[in-house]
Order: sequence, then C-alpha cells, then structure tokens
Amino acid sequence: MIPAIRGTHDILPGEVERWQRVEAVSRRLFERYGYAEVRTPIIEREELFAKGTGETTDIVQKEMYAFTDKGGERITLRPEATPSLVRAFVEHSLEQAMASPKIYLFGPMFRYERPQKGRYRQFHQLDVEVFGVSDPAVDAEVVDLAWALVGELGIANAELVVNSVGCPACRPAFGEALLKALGEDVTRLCGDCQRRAGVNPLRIFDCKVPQDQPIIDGLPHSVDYLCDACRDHFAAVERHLGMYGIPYRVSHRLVRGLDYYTRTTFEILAGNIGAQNAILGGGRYDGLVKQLGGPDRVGIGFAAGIERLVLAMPDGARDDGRRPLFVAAMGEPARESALALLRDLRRAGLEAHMEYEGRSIKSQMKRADRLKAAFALILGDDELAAGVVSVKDMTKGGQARVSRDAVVNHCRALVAGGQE
RNA sequence: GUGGGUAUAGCUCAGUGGCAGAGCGCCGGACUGUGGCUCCGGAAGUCGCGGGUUCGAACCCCGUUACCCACCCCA
Repeated sequence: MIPAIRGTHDILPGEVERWQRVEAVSRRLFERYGYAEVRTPIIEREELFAKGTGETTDIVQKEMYAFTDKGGERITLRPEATPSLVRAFVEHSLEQAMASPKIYLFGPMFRYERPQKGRYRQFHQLDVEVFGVSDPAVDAEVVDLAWALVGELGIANAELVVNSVGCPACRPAFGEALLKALGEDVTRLCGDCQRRAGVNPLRIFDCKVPQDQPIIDGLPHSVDYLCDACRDHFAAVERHLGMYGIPYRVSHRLVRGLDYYTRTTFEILAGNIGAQNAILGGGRYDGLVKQLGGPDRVGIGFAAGIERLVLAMPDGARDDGRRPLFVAAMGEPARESALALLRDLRRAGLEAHMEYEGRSIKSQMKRADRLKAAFALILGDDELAAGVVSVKDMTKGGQARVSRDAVVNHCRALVAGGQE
C-alpha cells in the first residue's frame, strides 16, 4: 500500500457532508455580505509570502513547501491566502474592475508542521478580504460576518476576542515599552519567551508557561500605547460591535503571528477541539497592498480553518436523507431490461441503483435495504412477459405491478410524495 | 525541531512467553421470486517494519517508521 502523505487526509463519505455544509453555508453568507469568489493558484512565487506574510514569521522561516522548479524559479505551495488575494487584487486592478472589492476564497493551504489535532500539513481555509476601506464600520462588519458564520454552523461555546495592535506609527514605541518593562526579568522567562523578546516581543503574550504568567501580567498593554488615530479607530470598532450586540472580549494578549497586521485583530476560539482552538483569525493590514508593490490601499479580512470548523460543529444526523430507488433483476433477459429502466430513471432525475453482478434476489433486496432505498423495482420473467414492473415499498412492505411504460413517471410521483 | 502515548481482520478492540481471537461489518444459507429480526455457516491477518533474546515471541530487548496527543506555531 502507498499511504497518504503525512499530515494530509482523505475526506470520505460520512464526513464530506460536513464539509459541503461549511461550503454551502459560508458561500451563501459571503454573498449576502457582498463578496465575490476568487480562485487563485495553489503555487506562488516564494517571494510573495516572504514579503507578505513576513520574513520573521515561522511560516516563512520553516514551514513553507518551497522548491526550485525546472525553470529555476523559487516556487512555494501557498501557506495562507491573504498574500495571494492581495496579489490578485493588484495584478488585475480589482479596485477598478469590481464595483466593490470584497472577495473570498476557499481552498487548501500547506505548512510543513508536526501534525496534531486540528493541525495538518495540507489544511483548508475559507478566507475573506475587503480592500480600500479604512472606516472602522468595515472592521465591525467583517467581525460580524465571522461571528455570523460561526453561529450559522451551530458552533456553541465560541468566544470572540478582539484587540488593536496599532500601526507603524505607534507600534515601535510599544515594543520598546515592553522590553523596558521586562528589563532584567527577561532572563527569568522561559527559553521561548527569551527568543521572542529578540524577534517579536509582542508574541511574549502568547506564552502559556505558568511560571511566566506573573511577569507577563505586569507588562503594558498595546491599547495604552496607540496613537490618537489608532485609538479613535479602535473605539469606533468597539462602538459598532456593541451596536450589533456581538459578545466579545478585548484581550491585550491577542497578538497574531503574521507581520502584516495593523490596528484591529480578532480571533474566534472554540472549546473542546483540543489545543489548536483558534477556528478563525484575522485583522486589518493597512500596509500590505503597498508592501507587495500595489497602490497604497488598506485591507482587512479573516481566515477560518475548515478542519477546525468541522471539529467544532455539532454532530449532525448521520443520515444524509437520500432515499434512492433500487432496480432488482432476475435472469439475463430481465437484466437487460433492468439496465434500460435504470437509465430511464436517472434520465428522469431520480437516484437509482442496481446490483450489476447476477446475485440472488435476496442479496439484491439486502443491498436495496442497505442503500436505504425507498422503493425496489423488481423485474423477472413474469414481469417481462406481462410488460410490467413490480414496485415494492421498502418502508411499508407493500408491492404493486405498474406497467413498464408508466413506471418512470409513477416513481417520480412516489419519490416526490415521499419528500413532503 | 522537542516530549509522551499507540500500532493485532474492513472498523472498534481483547490477547503480557506455548494453536491468531471477539463484537460490528462483509459473503452464503435457513426462506430455490423479496430486505430489516433471529439462527447457522464462511471468507478475511506480513500481530507496522528490521534485528536480537528464547526450544518457542503479537507478548521480552534494541532500532526504525507511521499515527495520535501535547510543546512550538497557527486556521
């Protein structure tokens, strides 16, 4: 056997229905909020993420599936969606081509990480982005959309966390304030935190080591170091969220791992899905479009992990509700006739199955039962001679003979009746 | 990259040195043209892989791989 690649998974019948539900619910919702779908390639230039996601991030430093192709280009499988969507926005001048540049994407992402619950090497995200609107009302609208998505999927125990990480004007001062407040205490933090202090001090807030918490609790908060413009913006976002009645918590410890975030950041956490409990995360990235060579346009969006949404969704009924028809045949002449009937049923828009190998009528009926067939259409020598089909109601047990010419319409009526 | 756990039939698992097992599922029969319930029978295994100890290893030892969980990171 040749097994699947580590950290990748087949999504099989029984589970795929949950994925289809996520897709259907989110597409419907995104379109209600005015978004249009965009599909971008899975491979991109490595440079796009080095510049976009950020050279200092773990994603770029050690998690990308990057390689040199036969033409000598540095290529990578995309580790996240936002830089690709920014690239598409710039490359196709979407701000002029679209009446309103609000786009969404659904697809696989790749990161070379150690797999665990809710974390895979090929995983799937749905991602939305809005370009060119700096008004805080849009921040709140995007958060509202995220919250609505989680709600429509029936995910209970979800928690919305919001923060502001400032902008290039005020964030450096906050970083310095952090390091100054830490002072000598840096040496008493865990090894990871000491490393973070050098690379990205804000990430110290992510630490879960119990011994570090007293020190971290004493550190300054980013919201207290915002410039006037960022402070006003965040206050307006909070006002809108309050107006929408969305329950949220402001956490100064919400610092996201991607370099491009500015001002508003948010996450939705789910309970009971393991340690990887962030099912959705996003924020504003006002400098990214320009950073990637486009016009100076702001942006905001979020990404949700489909695997994690599916984990967090309540267990639906396992029954998919399909009640097909089953054609059973006895003898070679009847089999020929049954094949034609099978095709006619399908042409008429009905789901129909048949046992292709010449098994006993008993095992054919067994198969019909397993398929949860609503009706079995039985064809034997008797039926053939009389020009009829025996139609057995698998639920009630009754059986009636219907003429071959009328049986397709008869079945269509039966199935339509059963769906009421 | 680090740590812990696990690996036996399609699935879930029992078996701790002496014949490879159960439940569910699958196939067939009881019922020769009728499913579900019941009963009977059957098929199905590289006991993850490699080495070692032993008269004898699914079981003990060493190594290795994969999976799961956690750290890290993040959706």
